Amino acid sequence: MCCEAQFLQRLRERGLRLTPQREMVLRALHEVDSHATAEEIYARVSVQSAAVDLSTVYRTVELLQDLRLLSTIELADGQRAYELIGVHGPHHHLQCRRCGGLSRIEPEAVRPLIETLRLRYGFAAEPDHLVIAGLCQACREGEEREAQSAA
Amino acid sequence: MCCEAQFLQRLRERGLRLTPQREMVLRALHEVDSHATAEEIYARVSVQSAAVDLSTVYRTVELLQDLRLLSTIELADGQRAYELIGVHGPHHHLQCRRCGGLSRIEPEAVRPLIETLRLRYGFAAEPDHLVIAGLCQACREGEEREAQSAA
DNA sequence: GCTGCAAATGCAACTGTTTGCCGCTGCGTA
DNA sequence: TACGCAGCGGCAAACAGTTGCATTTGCAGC
Repeated sequence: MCCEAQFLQRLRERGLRLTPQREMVLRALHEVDSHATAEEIYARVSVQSAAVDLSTVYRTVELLQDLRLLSTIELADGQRAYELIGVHGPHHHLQCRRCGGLSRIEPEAVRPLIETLRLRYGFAAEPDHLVIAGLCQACREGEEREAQSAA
Repeated sequence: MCCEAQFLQRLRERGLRLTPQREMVLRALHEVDSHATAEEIYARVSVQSAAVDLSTVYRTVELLQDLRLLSTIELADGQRAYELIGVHGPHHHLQCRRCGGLSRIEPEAVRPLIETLRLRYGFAAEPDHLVIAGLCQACREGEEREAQSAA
C-alpha cells in the first residue's frame, strides 16, 4: 500500500489524524480495481467494522480529494465515483455519452491545452482529473450505421 | 429571444411539445445574465405562475441539455448552475479553486485537444462545456506572496 | 501511563435533485 | 365531434450527499 504512508504524511503536515475509519476507507479504495461509489466503499468498510457511518466515508473521500490523493468522476447516471490517483498515476478520462463507458488517457494529451491556458489566460490549470464527454469509437460507428440505415 | 424558435424546432423534431412551463423556464434562463441555479430559475418562474413545480424546472433543464441548448456548471460550493449555450455561444470555463471565480474561454483554445483525442484515441469529443480547475492569475500571485512571506 | 485539547465520528436532521404515479392536455384519426 | 394515445406536470416519496451537534478519540506534552 504505497499511498498509506503518503496519506499519513500529508495528514501530519496539516495536523490531522489517521483513524481506523480513514485507514479502512483507504484500504477499500485500494481493493477495488478502478473507481468506487460511496456506497461501494461503505459496503466494503462495513464488512470490517459495522460501526462506520456513511457520512464518515463521504468526509474521508472529501479529505482525500483535498490532499490530492483521490479524484472524483461523475458517472453517466449522475452518481459520483472515486478513484485513488496513486494507483494508476495521474490521468484523465474520456466518457462516452452513448454507452457511458470510461477510458483513461495519458496526462500528456492535455498538456498542450494547459500550456495554452497559461499563456493566453494566465491561468494555472491543475486539472487533477478532467472528464471529457463525447462519443467513443464503437458508438460513433454505431451512430453512423444508424444514420445510413435511416436514410 | 433567439433560442425559443430553435427550442421549438428541436422539440418538434422529437415529437415533443412547447408548454407554458417550458417557455417560462427558457425565459427565466434568458433573464439572468449568466448562469442560474435551479432555485433561481424556480423563483423567477414562480413570479409568473405559482403553479409550476420545482421538479418541472429540473426536468426542463435536463431536456434543454439533451437538446444541446444548455450546459451545466458545477460551482465551487457544489451547487449546479445552468446556462443557455445560445446566449454567449459555445464556450468553456476556467474555475479557480481558490476564489471560485469562473471565467469564459473561447472554444478555439480546446480545439487542438479535441483533434489529439480524435487522432490518438478515436474519440469524438463533444465537450459542450468543459470546466477546468486551477488557479486564476490573481490567486496565483496571492499564493506566491503568501509563500514568500511564510518563508 | 496520564491529561488536555482539537480533530474526528456517529447520529439524525436536512438540502438538493430525481423518480413514480396518476390525472390532464393536445393532437392525429375516424 | 368523439376517441385514443403519448407527452406532460404536479405531487409526494425516494435518493445521494451534507451538516450540526454531542460524544469520543488520537496524539503531543508531561
